[in-house]
Amino acid sequence: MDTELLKGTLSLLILSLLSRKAMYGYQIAATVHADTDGAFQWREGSLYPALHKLEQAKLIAGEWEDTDAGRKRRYYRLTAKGRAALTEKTAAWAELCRAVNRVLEVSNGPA
Amino acid sequence: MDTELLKGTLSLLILSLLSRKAMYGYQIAATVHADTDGAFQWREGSLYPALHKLEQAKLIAGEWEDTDAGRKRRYYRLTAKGRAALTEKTAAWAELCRAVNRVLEVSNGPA
DNA sequence: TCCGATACATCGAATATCTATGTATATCCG
DNA sequence: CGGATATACATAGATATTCGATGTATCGGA
Repeated sequence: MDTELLKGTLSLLILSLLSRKAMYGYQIAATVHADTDGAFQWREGSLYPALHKLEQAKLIAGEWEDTDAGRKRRYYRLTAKGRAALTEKTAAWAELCRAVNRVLEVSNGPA
Repeated sequence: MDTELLKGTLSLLILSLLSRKAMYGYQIAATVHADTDGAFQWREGSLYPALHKLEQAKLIAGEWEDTDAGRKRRYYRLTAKGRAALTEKTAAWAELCRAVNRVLEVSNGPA
């Protein structure tokens, strides 16, 4: 799939996933992969920097947690600011879809 | 509007617009701006390099034409290869929309 | 006559994502 | 018991796209 189109959807989807419940990085990647039947295959090199950036912007908040197995996980939850950003980004996404689809439809001949 | 989301849609929309008829750069920008009620506002600095890149990839073919006013325009038309790319990119776009919307819907609670 | 619209172009900057690589532990299988 | 795989995080460098600024030139209207 044309990876260029994916740009910008990463932060939107992370925020959306975290609106369900607090999750850690690896879990986020697995969830989006499952939810979209593999349409999204985020690499760690994309995901973790994105999480750090969202945390720096205070849209999400992370907290270390020890599992019983001694492995550390960093759980992220959505902040109030993040929830607002999610609303905004969702609206922008909807508008983008409408705009693009309008152009494609006009090109294909008005229904 | 969050400009990050726009990435990758530029070439898709250019190809789509040119599938209607041959157009020149300025006209492409004006058309997409009108068709989307201003949702897309491409700068010349984005559009012209994109056109050059598509031409280099032989997805579109350009030809200089003189207007009666002495101004030169470069008309671009879709090549066969470009038409194939358009089909491909349109499918990728549809899949992206489906995938993103699926995640958003699951987050908002299954209808 | 001057300004804005038309019409093209290029360069550098900003930004996001990918690839590759690294660390460490737990678990499964032979 | 040893090795491969999955879990779980992280960073650094490369790549690519788009934006902003700037430049050239012509034409029409105020």
